[in-house]
Amino acid sequence: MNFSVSEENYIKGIYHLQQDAGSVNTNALAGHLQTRAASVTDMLKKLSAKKLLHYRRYKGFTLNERGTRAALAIVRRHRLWEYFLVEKLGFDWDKVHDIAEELEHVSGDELITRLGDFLGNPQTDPHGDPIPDRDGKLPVIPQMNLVMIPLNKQLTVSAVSDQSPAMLELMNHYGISIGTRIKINKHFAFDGSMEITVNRQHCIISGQVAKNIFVHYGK
Amino acid sequence: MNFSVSEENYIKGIYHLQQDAGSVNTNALAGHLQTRAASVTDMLKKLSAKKLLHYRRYKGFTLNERGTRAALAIVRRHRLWEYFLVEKLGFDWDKVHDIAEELEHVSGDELITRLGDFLGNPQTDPHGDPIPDRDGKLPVIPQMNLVMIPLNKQLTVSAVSDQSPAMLELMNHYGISIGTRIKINKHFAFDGSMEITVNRQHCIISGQVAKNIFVHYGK
DNA sequence: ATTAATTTTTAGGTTTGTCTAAATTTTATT
DNA sequence: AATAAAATTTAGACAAACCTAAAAATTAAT
Repeated sequence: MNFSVSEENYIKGIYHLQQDAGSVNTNALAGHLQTRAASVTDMLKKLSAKKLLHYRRYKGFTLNERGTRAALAIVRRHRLWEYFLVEKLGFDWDKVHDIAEELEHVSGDELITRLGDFLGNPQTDPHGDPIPDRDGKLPVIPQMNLVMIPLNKQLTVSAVSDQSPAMLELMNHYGISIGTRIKINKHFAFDGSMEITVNRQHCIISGQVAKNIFVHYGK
Repeated sequence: MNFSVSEENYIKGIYHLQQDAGSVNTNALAGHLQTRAASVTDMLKKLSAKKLLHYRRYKGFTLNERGTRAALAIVRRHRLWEYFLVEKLGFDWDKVHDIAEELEHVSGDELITRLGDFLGNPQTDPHGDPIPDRDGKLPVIPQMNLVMIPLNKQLTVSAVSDQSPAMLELMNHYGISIGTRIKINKHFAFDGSMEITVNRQHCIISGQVAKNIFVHYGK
C-alpha cells in the first residue's frame, strides 16, 4: 500500500504517541502534528477506511497490525536517514530531525534496503533509538536509566530520551552523545544530581538530566 | 525563495526544454510533465507572478535570471543525488532517475553542500551530465560526438545524450557507461555504423547509437 | 483573405488536506 | 441526576494543483 506524505505523518505520529500512552486521542495527535482537531478527525476517517487503525467515534484509536507495520517502515526510513546525515554527512545529531522528516517520505523499498546495507544496517540511530529491520522488527537494546546504576562501572550511553533542542544543547556542552563512555563517581541524595566522568573529565549533571540518559555496560 | 514540489518540477521542465529548443511552449511542457495544457497555463501564471519567467499570453516563455538560478539549484540537487545513488548505494545508472526526482525536492542548503562535499563535489553525474556548483555555474566538459572522431585513438565516454530505458539497456549490454574507455576501429559509410573496442572486446554499434555517445580524449 | 487547424487560455469542477465555527458526545463537578 | 467543562465530530470554506470542455488567439492552408 502507498501513502501520501500527510498520511505517513499521521501514521508515524500515532505510533509515537502510542509508545508513551498506549492509546491516542484526537487532541493529543493534533498537538503533536501541529494541526487542528478537526483535521485529525478527517484523516482518521481516511486511515480507518484504509483499515490501518481501530477507531470508534469519540473513543480513542490505535494502530492495528497493518498500521503498525506501516509505521515501522516509516520509522525505519527516518532513522536510517538520520544515521546517514550524522555518520556520513557530518551533521550534528541535534540538527538532523527535520531533514530526515523530509527524506523519510521518499518511497522505494530498494532505496532503503541499499541505504541500510551502505550504512552497515545499524541497530540504533544517532539518538540511540532502535531502527526497525526490513521486516519491521525492532532490535531489543538492553539499557538502563542512569539513576539506577551502581557507582564506578564503565558505561556506554545508549539513548537520550528527551530530544528537545535544550537537552541536546546540554549534551553537546558536556560532550555526551550515543556511544560516549562514562562512569558515575558519586550520587548526591539531596537533589539527585551526580558526578560523572566523561572523556577523563569530571562533571556534575542534575537529576533531571540523569533521568533522561540511558546506558548499557561494556562497549 | 522557497518553492513547492510542483513549482520545482515546472521550473526544471522549462529549463530542460529550453536547452534543446531555446524557447518553450505550453503543449511541449505539458507533454514533458505528463500533464494538460490548461494546468501548465495555471502554473505559468503563478511562476510569472513570482517573477521567475518571461511570459506573454499565447507567445512562448523562458526562464529569466532568477528562474534559471532556481532551475540550476534543482538540477544540482538531482544530479548529486543520482551520483550518490550510483556511486555509494550501487544502483545501476539507468535506475536512479525516478528516485533522484523525489530526493531533489528535499530542501536545505546545508544538506546539499554537505552531500556535495561527501561525494567529492563531482563535475558530472552518472549519465555524464554536468553538475552545477554551489553558485549555479555549470562546469564546461569538453566533449565530442563519437561520429566525428578519428580512428584508433583512446577515448573515454563522457556522456550519453539519449537516456531512454531502451538506450540505457543497450549501453548496459555493451558494457559502456560514463568513464568507459573505448577505441574506434572502423567506420562503415553505408549506414554509419562502426566497430569499436570496449574492454578489449570488439563490437559493432549502429550509427544511431554512435550519434548519442560523447567522448573526450585521454583519461 | 478567408477558412481550417492548431495552440493557448478561460471557465468551472474535483481532490487532498487544511481551517473556523457550531453542534454533539463524553467526562467531570456539584 | 443535572449541569458545566472538555473533547470530538460535523458542516461548510478555502488553497493548491489538477482536470474537461468550451472559447479565444494564433498559425497554416487553400
